[in-house]
Amino acid sequence: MVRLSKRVEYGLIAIRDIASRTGGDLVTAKEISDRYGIPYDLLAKVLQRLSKAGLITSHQGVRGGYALTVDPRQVQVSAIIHAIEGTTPVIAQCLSDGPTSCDVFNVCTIKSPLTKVQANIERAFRTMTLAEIV
Amino acid sequence: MVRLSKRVEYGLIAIRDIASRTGGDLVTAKEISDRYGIPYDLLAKVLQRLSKAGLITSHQGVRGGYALTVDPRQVQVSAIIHAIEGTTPVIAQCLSDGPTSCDVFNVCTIKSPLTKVQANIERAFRTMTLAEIV
DNA sequence: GTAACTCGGACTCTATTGGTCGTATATCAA
DNA sequence: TTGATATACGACCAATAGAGTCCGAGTTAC
Repeated sequence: MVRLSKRVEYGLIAIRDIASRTGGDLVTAKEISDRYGIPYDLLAKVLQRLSKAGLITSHQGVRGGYALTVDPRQVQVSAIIHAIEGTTPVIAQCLSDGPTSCDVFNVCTIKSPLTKVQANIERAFRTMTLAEIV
Repeated sequence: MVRLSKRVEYGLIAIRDIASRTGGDLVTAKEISDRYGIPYDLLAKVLQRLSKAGLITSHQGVRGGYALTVDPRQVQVSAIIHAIEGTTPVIAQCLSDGPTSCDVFNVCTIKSPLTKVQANIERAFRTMTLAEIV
């Protein structure tokens, strides 16, 4: 299967919602959780990652919440995915770098063609900005 | 994560190998299994699906094996994936049709932008033919 | 008839993901 | 100062899917 994780789906929905607020007021995780029917705890964790990556800022305490810190036109969707997953998604194991990249696939013959598709997907996520999904 | 299954990886390697045989001689699952270090049983099952989809033909018995039945230039990679997985891969649950398509996502806001990326990926797999990966 | 193949279902094991829980910490307002 | 309301974060459980195995059955060439 080739599917984004729920975390990414939730994250995209959430950051889109945050970005859509015009005034500088904060949005709480609970608000977003209620509005879209997303499990609170899971969403909170996703928001923390987005915050850690600097895409949004968090404010603790009463009347706290999250706010966008960046220009939606400057934020690539790929950056959002990377912030949540920690890695850039690759469609085949043999395309990922690292020690377990191609263990059995030393005779892998499909690496080069798949690289094209991979580049295609990456470009799609990279050229799409947050502003476009609001 | 966004990753093709091992089945698809194995299937692409296998059908590429079968297609690369010039003469009309058959290739056995064991041969391919040995050559690329792919688990025999798993590979056999993948080949069965490719056979069922009509992309290759199977010949049972002694001196049996598999052979390509189609013109490599006419076979889209997307057709190979579909033959193996039974479905066309979609990057998000809300993009799939069927009963469980968008259960919680009746207020899903990212469907339309993701559709573009989805189309992009599909096009990449559809425009790439078996002939190009040989 | 037997060896060498494909066929196909059932099964286990393991990793990943989705989701939950509990607790700590920060902030504001009464 | 106290309590309500937030985020922060690690540990944990459950469901699912994926990878891989096993085994019996059917087919064909010799």
